[in-house]
Amino acid sequence: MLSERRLEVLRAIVQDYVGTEEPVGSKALTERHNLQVSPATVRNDMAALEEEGYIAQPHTSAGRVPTDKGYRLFVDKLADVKPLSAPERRAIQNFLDGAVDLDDVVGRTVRLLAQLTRQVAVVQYPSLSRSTVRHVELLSLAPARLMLVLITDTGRVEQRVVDCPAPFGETSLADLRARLNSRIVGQRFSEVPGLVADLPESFDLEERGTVSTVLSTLLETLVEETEERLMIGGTANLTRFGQDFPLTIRPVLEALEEQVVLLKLLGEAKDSGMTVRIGHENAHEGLTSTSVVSVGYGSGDEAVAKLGVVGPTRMDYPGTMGAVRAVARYVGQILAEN
Amino acid sequence: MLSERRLEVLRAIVQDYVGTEEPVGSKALTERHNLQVSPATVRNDMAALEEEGYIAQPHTSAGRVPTDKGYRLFVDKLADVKPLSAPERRAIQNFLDGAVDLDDVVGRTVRLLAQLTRQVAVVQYPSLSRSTVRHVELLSLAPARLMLVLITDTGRVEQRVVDCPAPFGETSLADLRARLNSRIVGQRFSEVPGLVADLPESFDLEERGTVSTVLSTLLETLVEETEERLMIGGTANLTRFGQDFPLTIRPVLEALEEQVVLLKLLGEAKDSGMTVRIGHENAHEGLTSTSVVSVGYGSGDEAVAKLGVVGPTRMDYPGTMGAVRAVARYVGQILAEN
DNA sequence: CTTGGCACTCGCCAGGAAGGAGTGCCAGGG
DNA sequence: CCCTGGCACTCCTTCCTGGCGAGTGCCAAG
Repeated sequence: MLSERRLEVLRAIVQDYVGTEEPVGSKALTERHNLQVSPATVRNDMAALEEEGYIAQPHTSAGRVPTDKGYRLFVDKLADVKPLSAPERRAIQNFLDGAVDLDDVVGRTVRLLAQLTRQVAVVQYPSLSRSTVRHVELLSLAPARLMLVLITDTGRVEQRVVDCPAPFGETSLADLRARLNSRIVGQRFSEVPGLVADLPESFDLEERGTVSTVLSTLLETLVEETEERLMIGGTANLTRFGQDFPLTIRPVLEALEEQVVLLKLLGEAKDSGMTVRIGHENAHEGLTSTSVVSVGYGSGDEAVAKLGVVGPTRMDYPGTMGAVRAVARYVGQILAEN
Repeated sequence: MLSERRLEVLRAIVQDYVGTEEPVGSKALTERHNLQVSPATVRNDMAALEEEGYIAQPHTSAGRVPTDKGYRLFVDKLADVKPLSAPERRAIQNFLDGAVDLDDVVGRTVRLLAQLTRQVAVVQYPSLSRSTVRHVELLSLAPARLMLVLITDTGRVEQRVVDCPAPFGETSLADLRARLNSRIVGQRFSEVPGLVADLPESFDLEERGTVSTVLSTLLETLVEETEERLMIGGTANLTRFGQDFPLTIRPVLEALEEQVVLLKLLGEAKDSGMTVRIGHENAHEGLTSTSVVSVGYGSGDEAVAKLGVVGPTRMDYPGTMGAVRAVARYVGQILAEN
């Protein structure tokens, strides 16, 4: 176990390195933080910390830099989430209050997060699989062609074109629409399959094919996880990464473009509470020099989606975590008001 | 007027510079292109081209680099759009054919363009203002709260929540829905205002308020240009820009995040035919060292939106233009089939 | 366990020299 | 009149070198 002071030294190293982006040496440490001990002592502590793998030297005779393991310890034990200032909180609320629809909420959230953290922000759209049905609409486009529109309680709208095996009359359509809605409105998606399974039976034989097709399209839409969308923003902040650019920034941009990667990333995070994944803890290899701070948000007590930021492992964890948490909270409120 | 050979020299310079990213000298030119003249002659031609402002020297005793004006001449007079190879065309078609809905079409198009051109791709969603109404749906969320859903012929769906001044019954709602649809389905957006202006009159006094509110929300949705959405992709390709990174890449990333900027950019392009804006021809100052190649696309003969790529002024214009044109053509086909 | 001292390691930063690509100009030839 | 080869010149780039300084590890003493 590390002594109290050694932890203090680690904390100081992380803080300084995050601030200066330069390896930090023993002398500078004692000057900037009043550790009440001499540089020589700090050197011994540093040697011990290095031995344990919390810090490393880029090369002999350079200062120390925290390792992923060091950041991990820092985040777990040494850092307090830094709450936002009152003006910041007000600004968040004001900005989010101006949103007119779901796209707008998500868009504003992304911009907000990116601005507050000065990092890349990622916001997942409220997930279909955890929300409930507000309405299902069926429209006739052509005699044997329907459009299915699904509206969720989070305000999300999904539409699909359905090609029917046989023409389907307007009255049957109204009938189906009414029955569908009376059964599934207000229900969670996971319940829907059980609630509509017997619907085809109550229709004439020649209409059953169409009804079944519509239902399977509906269920497909509900299940389809690949349809989970997200929005990212603040990629310009990547340019503050370091100066050895192309190599650092490129894989990150590539990873960010792969929505699948990001969704997986967010999916791996805990459902409740904040998750911080540091460096190599991220499975994707383009993101091994980044950290991801994410948290679930939702309109009620339950999370319906996640949001977070992606930044260099050398980031201001307390501040970032504070911003992420605050934004998630306010977005949840906004969604609930709807 | 420049002699034929000098134009040829300019073309060679552009081609070489695009390939090597390095200033090109007279000797290398005569070797790589069989110009049938000596380096000394080329030097004279280069001096003339420089005099006219088509090329420039980064510094004395370096090779020449094309200026914006040089690229402009190249694009206007010297370059042929390079058609894609048959396999490439097949690949495009196959890839786009797999799309399931509008979002998917646009998403695939972006990825395709980014991959083909190895640059940043921008695709505007089919514009509301030029398309026609396929259906308007009205749903009752609460006694005095409606949801308005607008579906366009391009498959785009917009929804708005409408707060009514007074409760609005289900029968009135059905009535309004039916009348609205019978009047405006199939009409272009620009026609809609004139077609619905007298609708409130045919309703009871206490319902007129609601009807008017619904109508104005509808018209708002139709007009609202800020709602024009677009998708971008291939930002990772920015890392191939040069090596003086942060300064070059940053403003571009920032500009790309501002959808307004991009929409304006695309809006400035000609409605028909391909538009190439080179370097300082782009109004936005973050994009003065980039070129934008854009073209309209649409389901019929008329363009409903635009797409294009953003890349360094030093780009392969013939190839890029070929890819952009081809992709636009195929996307148009896909939309038309719908 | 802490501290000051001390030798040592290396990365970083001028400063200078060598190399080379490219130019401009000029005089001669078709 | 235009093209060509030759030549001197410019100036960027690269490499090397030496000095500087930050930082370390180790040691002996308190």
